[in-house]
Amino acid sequence: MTPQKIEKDTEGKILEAAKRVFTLKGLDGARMQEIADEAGINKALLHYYFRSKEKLFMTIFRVELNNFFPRLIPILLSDEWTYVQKIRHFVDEYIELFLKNPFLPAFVLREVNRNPQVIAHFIVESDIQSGKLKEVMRVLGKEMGLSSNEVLHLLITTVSACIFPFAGKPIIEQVLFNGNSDEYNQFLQERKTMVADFVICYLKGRQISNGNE
Amino acid sequence: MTPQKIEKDTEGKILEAAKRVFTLKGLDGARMQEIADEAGINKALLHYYFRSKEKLFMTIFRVELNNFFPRLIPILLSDEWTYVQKIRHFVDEYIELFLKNPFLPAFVLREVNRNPQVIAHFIVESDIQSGKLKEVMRVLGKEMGLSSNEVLHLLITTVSACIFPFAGKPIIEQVLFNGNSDEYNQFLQERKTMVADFVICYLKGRQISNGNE
DNA sequence: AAAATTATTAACCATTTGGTTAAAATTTTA
DNA sequence: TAAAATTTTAACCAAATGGTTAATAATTTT
Repeated sequence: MTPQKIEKDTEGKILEAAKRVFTLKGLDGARMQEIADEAGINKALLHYYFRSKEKLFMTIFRVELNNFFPRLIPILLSDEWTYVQKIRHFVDEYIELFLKNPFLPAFVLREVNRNPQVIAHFIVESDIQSGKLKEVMRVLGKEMGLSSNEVLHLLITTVSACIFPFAGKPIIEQVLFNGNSDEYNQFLQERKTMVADFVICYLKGRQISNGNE
Repeated sequence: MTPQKIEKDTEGKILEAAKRVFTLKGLDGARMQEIADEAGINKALLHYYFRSKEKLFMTIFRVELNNFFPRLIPILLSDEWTYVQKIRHFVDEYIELFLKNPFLPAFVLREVNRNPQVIAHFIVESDIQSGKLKEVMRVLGKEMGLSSNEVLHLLITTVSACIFPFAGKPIIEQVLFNGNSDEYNQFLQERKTMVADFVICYLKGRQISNGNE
């Protein structure tokens, strides 16, 4: 019962509005007044709760950066799955994340390039440990019969193949699909299996033909 | 003889300075005063030559967007090369371009997402014809034994694998190499052969094992 | 219910910023 | 070389913007 409309508290409304505006327009493009309007409150409240634009932005950015690095490492380290299953799970989860947060890639790339220093700070405070990554390279390398360095490149290629279709949406939609957003979305849907297939077929191709072209 | 220092004309100095500032900071982050300082001229001259910030920006953006879509289609359509050679050439040229213009990917992605409408306009005025792209899919599909749709995904994956390491430099450098930029540059150098190998091995893997995992 | 604390607002402020103007310097033309 | 044109500059302007303040409203505490 009592299905009353739940009034979000002011801080929550601000965070929600700030996320929308910042992810869409970036720190430089966002206006405090716009965030206030979007939240339906007075502009002074933004400063009352978050002191400054910079501080409010950092609050949002910290959360979004953590979303951008989801818990994918456990998947790659699991000993319950074959590497083929790991790849499928990894790509599945990552693309699903971006389907739910389509602006996340462009936002993170924009802000990380605007202020490259900031990422070092967030990396150490977050649970993104590049220590575990070394372990991932080792384990996967063993399973796939690749060197650590080859796994590194393969990982970047896989991540690239997941992220770029979202970060480059306006280009892809316009250049490849003449602005037809249905076709673009269709393309994204296919992406999960396509990317996983790529990686898996690559590994199969390597096992058989070694180096000769 | 006469190795006198060539004084660029004002318009050239402005364009050069505007390119540096805009590509690094974006339209929203750039300041007209900073561009003037960078060019070593009075701010009013920017308006004398280019009317407004927006107009100056568009002049730069038009050029950079064309750089971003280099003449790669002829490579893919050539009938002088096998598809393996085409892939190597394509990846080589594209990564070489970004090694020479490291900020190009981040800049284009940032601005294209800030104002997605603008790309439609530039696409039609430029020589980026998505008509030729259909032809590319068909030709490559035939050569590689793939459907047009599979070629599309393969193309995006290849382009992604070339672009993302540059667009995501701060992330990759920090997360994967603990901020060591020498290691990051080393990684970029290896990238040309790695990406091409990836695509080529994928195709070999497909030819042999069809579907079964 | 009075006092104290917290939340919210309208009005205001200082600075930044894109853009203008009118005069001066330079170059071109006649 | 004088006039006409183009180029360059310093000073200025209006709007936008992040931020503050002081008063008011709402809530919590005593």
